[in-house]
Amino acid sequence: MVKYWLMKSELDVYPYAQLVADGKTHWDGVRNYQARNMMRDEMKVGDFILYYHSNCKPPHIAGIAKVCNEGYGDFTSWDSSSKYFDEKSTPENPRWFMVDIEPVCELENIVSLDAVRQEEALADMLLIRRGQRLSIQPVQENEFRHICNMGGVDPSIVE
DNA sequence: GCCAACGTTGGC
DNA sequence: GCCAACGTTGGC
Repeated sequence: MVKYWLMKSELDVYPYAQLVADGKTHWDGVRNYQARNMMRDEMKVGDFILYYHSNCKPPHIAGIAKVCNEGYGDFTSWDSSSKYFDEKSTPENPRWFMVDIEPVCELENIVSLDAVRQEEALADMLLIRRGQRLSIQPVQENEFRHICNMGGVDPSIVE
C-alpha cells in the first residue's frame, strides 16, 4: 500500500532542482523523534512525497519525489566532524535514521502555502495546522492528488 | 528581525 | 517526574 508524505527543505539549503541534478539523495540531519520514526518504520520504497520549500517567499510545494531506499542509520550522526554528530548514535545502534529519495517530476505550477490554505479539500493538512513544525508529515491520498492537480502534474506519473 | 509554538535538557 | 530554561522551526 503506497503512502504519501510531505518533506520540508529550506530553499537555500537543498532545493528540488538540486535533487533533480543529483538524481537521488539521502535525507540526513533529521533530529526529531517523530520524523525519525516515520523514516525508520513507515516510509517504504515507492511512497510518494510532496517536496516543500520552506524559508522562502512564498513557501510552496515545488515537486514530487518518491522513496527509493527505506530507513537506515543516518551516518552523519556518528561522524564527529558533522554538525549532526550525536555521540549516542553508532553504526551498530543508530539513534537517527534516513531514507533515500529521488525526483519524480517538478510541478508545472508551484502550489503556495497560501493556495493550500484556500482549498477546502486541503483543510485538514498538517502543513497548515497552527504550530506544526514537523519536517516530515503524512499526507492523505486525496490531498496528494488534489495538490498534483493544482500543480499541473500529469496524473499518470503518480499511478 | 520577531516571535509563537514546540521539543529537549537538566536540576531538583 | 516536574518544570524552567533554552534552542529550533519557520511564517510573517
